[in-house]
Amino acid sequence: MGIIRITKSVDVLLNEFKTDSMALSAIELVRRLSKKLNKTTIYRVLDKLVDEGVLHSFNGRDGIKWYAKCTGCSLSGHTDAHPHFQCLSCGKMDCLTDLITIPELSHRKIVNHQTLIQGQCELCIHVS
Amino acid sequence: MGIIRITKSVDVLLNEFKTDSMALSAIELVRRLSKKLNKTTIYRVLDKLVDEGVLHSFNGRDGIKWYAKCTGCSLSGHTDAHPHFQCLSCGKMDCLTDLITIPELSHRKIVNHQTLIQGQCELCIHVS
DNA sequence: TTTGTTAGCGCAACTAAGTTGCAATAATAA
DNA sequence: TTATTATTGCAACTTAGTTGCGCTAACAAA
Repeated sequence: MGIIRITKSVDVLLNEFKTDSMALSAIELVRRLSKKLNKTTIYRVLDKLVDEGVLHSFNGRDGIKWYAKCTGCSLSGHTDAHPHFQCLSCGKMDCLTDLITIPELSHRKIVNHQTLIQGQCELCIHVS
Repeated sequence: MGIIRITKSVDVLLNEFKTDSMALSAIELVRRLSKKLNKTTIYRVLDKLVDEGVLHSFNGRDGIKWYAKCTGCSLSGHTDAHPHFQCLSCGKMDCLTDLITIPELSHRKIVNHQTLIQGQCELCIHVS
């Protein structure tokens, strides 16, 4: 489908991703924007932004949906070859620039892969 | 906690993992065993088997919980360093023996990581 | 600028995975 | 055999995400 009309909703959502490059969960966005946008709208616009190649999405532990700005993605497909890192103390989720090397699998065709690393972020290491 | 009593439920559930080494989702187990065991019991026993180091669990896309027999796990902790492979055609989920190499992250402490690879399994490649 | 078309929105109701509280049951110890 | 209490089943709940539908507001065309 893609984005046909530039609406307030698209604008509000994109604005949340403007500040920095860390990932945001759908839940967090619903919470933050509950005064401005309906839950349904948020999910729908996020999906569209993924289709458009503006955001990429991935699943955290427990299957919660996360979204982050794309850097190397396009309409034709997302290059989600980079792992994501979540801090177990503060909950922050980051895209890592390092690439994960997936072993060649004999007799299997790889279509996509995703890696989630959990631990302590720089800030939270120093606090503890 | 761990397993204190050897009950019918534990027996029934372990039996499902006896046949082969592929992973099973909680949902699939609830479906298969609905006549024999209550949904709540299934989730509770699975949790315990994970605590015991008998099974390890991980999340599929959409956050669905999957369980598989442990080979190198212990009570003290699961070595979930192996990736899981899910066939997009037949839905089968396998533990891979290959290990994933996670890059050293400066200023971050890694506690755990999980990798899910999706694609076509050997059988489904030949069918298509 | 006005008007018609229809993509996009909000609302309410739903779905599905997993959890919780509690009373009844059954493994195990005494 | 009996008492203790871990475990089970049930029903009700929670939470993330989805669906259907009528209304609203972008945008195109006049």
